[in-house]
Amino acid sequence: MLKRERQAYILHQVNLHNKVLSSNLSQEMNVSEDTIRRDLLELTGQGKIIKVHGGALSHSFSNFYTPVNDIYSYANKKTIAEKAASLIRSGMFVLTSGGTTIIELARALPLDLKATFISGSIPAIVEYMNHPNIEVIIVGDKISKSSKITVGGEAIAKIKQIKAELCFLGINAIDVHHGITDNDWDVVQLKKAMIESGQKVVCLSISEKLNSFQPIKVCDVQQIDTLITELDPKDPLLSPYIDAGIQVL
Amino acid sequence: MLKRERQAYILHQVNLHNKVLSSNLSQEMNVSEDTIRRDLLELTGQGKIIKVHGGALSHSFSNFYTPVNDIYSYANKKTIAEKAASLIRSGMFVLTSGGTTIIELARALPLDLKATFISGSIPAIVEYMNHPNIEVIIVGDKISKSSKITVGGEAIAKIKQIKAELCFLGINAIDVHHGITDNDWDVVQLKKAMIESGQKVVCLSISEKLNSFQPIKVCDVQQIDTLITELDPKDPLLSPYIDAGIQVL
DNA sequence: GACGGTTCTGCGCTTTTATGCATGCATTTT
DNA sequence: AAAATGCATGCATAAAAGCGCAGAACCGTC
Repeated sequence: MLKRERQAYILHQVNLHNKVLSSNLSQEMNVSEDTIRRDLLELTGQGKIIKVHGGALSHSFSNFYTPVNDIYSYANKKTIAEKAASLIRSGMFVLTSGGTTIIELARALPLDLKATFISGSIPAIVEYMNHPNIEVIIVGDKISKSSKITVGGEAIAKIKQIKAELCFLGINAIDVHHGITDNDWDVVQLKKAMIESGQKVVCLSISEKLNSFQPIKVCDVQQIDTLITELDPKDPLLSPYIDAGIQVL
Repeated sequence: MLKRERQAYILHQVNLHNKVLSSNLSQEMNVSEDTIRRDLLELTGQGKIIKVHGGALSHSFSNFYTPVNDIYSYANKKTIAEKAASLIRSGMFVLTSGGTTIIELARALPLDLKATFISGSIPAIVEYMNHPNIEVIIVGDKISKSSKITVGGEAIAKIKQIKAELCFLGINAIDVHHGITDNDWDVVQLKKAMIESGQKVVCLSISEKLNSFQPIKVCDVQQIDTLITELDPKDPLLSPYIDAGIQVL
């Protein structure tokens, strides 16, 4: 049995039953538990499953269980959110992706800001709803539980109909050579559509995601207009991006 | 049973019943009470529950700030939710409206239920998302902040494309003569569409809303199939509805 | 086909984790 | 005062994870 074959089978089982046991899989496929563990590790690295002691769980299952809020990166995201919020002018149409940074942005919006926000991210929508002056439009379709965002053809088609003035993208990995990359195929499709629909594309990323990459490509760095991190724009880490023609805040 | 799995189950139980007993859980899952106590300790550390002598409580319940002003009607909604949940079979497509009763329904769904839920209600969607086996489809459009539900032509058009097996409607007022009535124009339009799209229409209502009416009409009582209240179906308050040909649970 | 390099897999080892049990303590009930 | 209940602690054990390594399989090149 080939490695890919095995991993596909594991993924199938996880999605079907929401949980798998290493011991079980090892027996079924007649390989050592070590191999299974390595497979699970790889799949976890790709964000497809959640590995736990003794096996793995589907993403949706362990969703019950929100990861501990990392105070350190929280403060950074707050900084990013404030920089991003300053770009929004009254009356604008703003398209936003999902991700925790975007949620922080939603919380950082000034109370008197009147604008229209379009998104498929449920947590972001919940935040926008709590804002007194913001109009909220949600993009409908099936919801991906792992990313808590609407994905699929309907959602993409809907986004393509829009021409927003600003598009905020929370990103998972960025690198001057590889561009923006991610690990969820559906989410990548959505982000691609969003980039097309935004007159100005702004990427939000904490600095630890700089110069890293993931399996699936979203776009080249040339396609983004602005990059916001928690760092000072003069930070040497950011100079390659400035050289690539990106405005850095 | 994996540790995470157990903890997910505990969380679900806590959210459902607002309290759990260690002894109880230990029996249900066939592990020692020690293990349960350690689980509760961990979950408390994550702020998911509140551990007390002998078990744990849901965070929301013991939270003074959330107005549990009427525990009475809360318990009633719970009863309704459980009756409603029993109607759902595996594999069904279920369309639901908004409203607090519907949210209770979402929380009362058995963990092993596999079904597809379609809704425009953000709070309901958030609940569905936390369920491991449910597929969630959100109807997109502009969000009405007062009702936290998507309203507008897009949403209505989308719902009309669907033919769901079950349609659950949280209602504001019902009366044998006036039918179902409501007070929000947009929401009424949506509910009308939902009734059209449901093969079987089930109304959820606490008894105090029986025999009352509001300015805008949704539909006649003839258009609904089932009415669920917290009362016993034999209650005299319900007999007019039974006489009108409605199944009462 | 022979070859060096890479990837994949299984084995033996140690370390970590998860669980249950025994003990002692504090609080409540009888 | 005695009994019962729940909790914290330490300890024992089994299962799982991590690590390094060696053989096997695979790959492109010559």
